[in-house]
Amino acid sequence: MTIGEVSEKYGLTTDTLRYYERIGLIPPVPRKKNGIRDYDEKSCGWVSLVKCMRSAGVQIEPLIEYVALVQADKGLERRKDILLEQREKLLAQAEQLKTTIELLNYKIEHYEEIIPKNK
Amino acid sequence: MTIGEVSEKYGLTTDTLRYYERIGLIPPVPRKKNGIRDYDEKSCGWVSLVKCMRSAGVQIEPLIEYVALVQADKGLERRKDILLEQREKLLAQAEQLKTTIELLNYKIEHYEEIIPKNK
DNA sequence: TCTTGACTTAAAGTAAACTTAAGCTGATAC
DNA sequence: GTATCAGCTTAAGTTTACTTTAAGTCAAGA
Repeated sequence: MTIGEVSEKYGLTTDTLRYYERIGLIPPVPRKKNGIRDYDEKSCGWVSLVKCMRSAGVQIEPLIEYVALVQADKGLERRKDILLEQREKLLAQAEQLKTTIELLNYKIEHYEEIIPKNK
Repeated sequence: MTIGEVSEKYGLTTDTLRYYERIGLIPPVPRKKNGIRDYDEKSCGWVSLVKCMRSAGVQIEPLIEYVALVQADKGLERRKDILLEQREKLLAQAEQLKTTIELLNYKIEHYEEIIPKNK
């Protein structure tokens, strides 16, 4: 799979894919003889994982550490700790989101009451 | 209320409070004769609102527009639209969070199975 | 009176996460 | 065969949201 196809499939620009690989957020992608990236299933799996994490707001730094550990096939405990830590953050974020959505609901209701619904 | 007290109360630095006011995220705070900010209830209400929105990830730009409209006492429809738009974003974000948390749950479970629980 | 600490402004600096630019190569379309 | 298109790298630029710095004012305690 070319970088263009992967970009299409996961909704990340080719620039972002190369950037992720360069900083180690994704392990090195296999290349064809001419040096062009040829994404296999494993690489796609990484892209998919990182895309999911990033769109939830997980920071790049801990992900880089996690990916490096998996690559080196070590730090099982540490890997689990990283995941636990990130889950904690996301749970807190979900709480905050809930609070704010409720506030918005309340405010929007208020506007619905005071805006005359003609038309 | 001084800026220091407000900072304490809402967990925002004094720098951030001044920054928010400067860019119009919070309407001008009343001052004492000597120019020192003296937050009243209204100002505190704005701080509280902005703090809530920002910690859920609502962007500064739409908030600035909203605050300006409230200040000018106009744009009722537009104000409601801004709130609706932001709520949509937060709901989408909540969905993504849920997906990612589930992925993390799954992965963490996996680590719990393969890490020998000695100790 | 001196100094400490909280406050003021404007402007420059920082961090995270991309994004763009510059200057290439190599394969395909006309 | 030449143009165009996807891909390559390195390095510099951009955006968002603060943060820090510099240079000052002012009130209260030692």
